[in-house]
Amino acid sequence: MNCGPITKNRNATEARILEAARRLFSHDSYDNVGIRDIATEAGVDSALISRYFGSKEGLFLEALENGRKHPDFLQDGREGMARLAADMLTDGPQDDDKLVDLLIMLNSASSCNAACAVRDSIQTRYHKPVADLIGGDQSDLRARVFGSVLMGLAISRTILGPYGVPEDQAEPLKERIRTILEDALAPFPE
Amino acid sequence: MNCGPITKNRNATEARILEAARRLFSHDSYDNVGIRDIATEAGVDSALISRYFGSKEGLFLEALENGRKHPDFLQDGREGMARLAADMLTDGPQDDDKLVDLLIMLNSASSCNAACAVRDSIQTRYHKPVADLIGGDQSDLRARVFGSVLMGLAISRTILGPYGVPEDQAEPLKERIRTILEDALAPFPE
DNA sequence: ACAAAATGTCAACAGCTGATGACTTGAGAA
DNA sequence: TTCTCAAGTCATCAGCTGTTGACATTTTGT
Repeated sequence: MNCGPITKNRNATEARILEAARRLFSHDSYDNVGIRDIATEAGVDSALISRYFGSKEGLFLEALENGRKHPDFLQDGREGMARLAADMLTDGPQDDDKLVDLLIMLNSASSCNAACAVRDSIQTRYHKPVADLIGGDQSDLRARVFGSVLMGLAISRTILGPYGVPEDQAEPLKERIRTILEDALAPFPE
Repeated sequence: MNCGPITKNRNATEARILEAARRLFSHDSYDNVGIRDIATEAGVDSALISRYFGSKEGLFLEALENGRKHPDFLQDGREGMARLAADMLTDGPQDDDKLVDLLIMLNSASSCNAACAVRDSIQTRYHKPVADLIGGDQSDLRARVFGSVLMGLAISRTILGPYGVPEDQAEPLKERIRTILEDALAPFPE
């Protein structure tokens, strides 16, 4: 049981709030997550949020930027991209750490209060790195198609739950997703 | 200027409200669209919404079910599917009628109040008809992958705006999307 | 040990939300 | 015309939201 901070430490408290915010924002939309919800989750007084982060929107922005600098599926370079992404989408728990950033963006993409920040974040944190990595003609467009497909599959998993595929038969599905993602990344034909 | 109904006619008024609701819900999330917004858009007193549809949620459900019975990209059967869907995603205005239903679902997918209805609607209105049409082994799974990809591309267009591709160079992009969608639909290899 | 500054708590605020009961207006039947 | 009931209006409700000022408590510096 978290019953308030053990010691008065602003940094630790802010970290707790940020962590709680990321957890809640990745499960529900900006509008549906209240300041009091976050405060309760963090075991903290709700007034601290406005105080430390200026406003709810300020907290959301920080929560958004506090994620990984680059998406996890980029860690193996161009080669492993599609494979890692496909694995992320099929394996692992539904609230996988690796998907948290993506889920935060997806949940609040339609909230006009948070939409601008989300737009920017998608561009700079997902599309841009992918475009840089693949390079070549129209890399921006190809990266966007890749990102869109990834998002669609991720949101489907969030809304509808995991694919009802027994674990030992997951390979064809993974292969399918890999193929689709590779298609999205491939250079345009001349 | 619409200043209230011309004549007292419940059916016409309900239709107006429904139309306004669909317009607003396709542009913003369930939580961000207020009863008063819808009433203003419809040129109607806000009390009528709760009266006629029971509640805001009731109206949302009716708005969701009031769309096309089958998605437009199914009208040419199995052959034209990927092509029609690709066209929808690249051509036309951003708030195309054909995408309204999909946008309503996407915008409110993360709103826990509306999520259940949205889930059902996606299943029965999108995945099911596609699965029936393609048939074969694991048609449900393949239809879901298809639908997820479609959603991702649609939501990307909504959030980030149209692809910045001059109209006379849109063909490679369309071809790319068509390929991806066909991949999603293809039978699994034995 | 004392003062000062930082940290956390509490209660209250104005603004908005969806909903509802009581009212007025209008259309259609007798 | 007159009566009746549906259709539409209005004011108001309770509940929730994010935010803030005043207070209490702990830590830190001297």
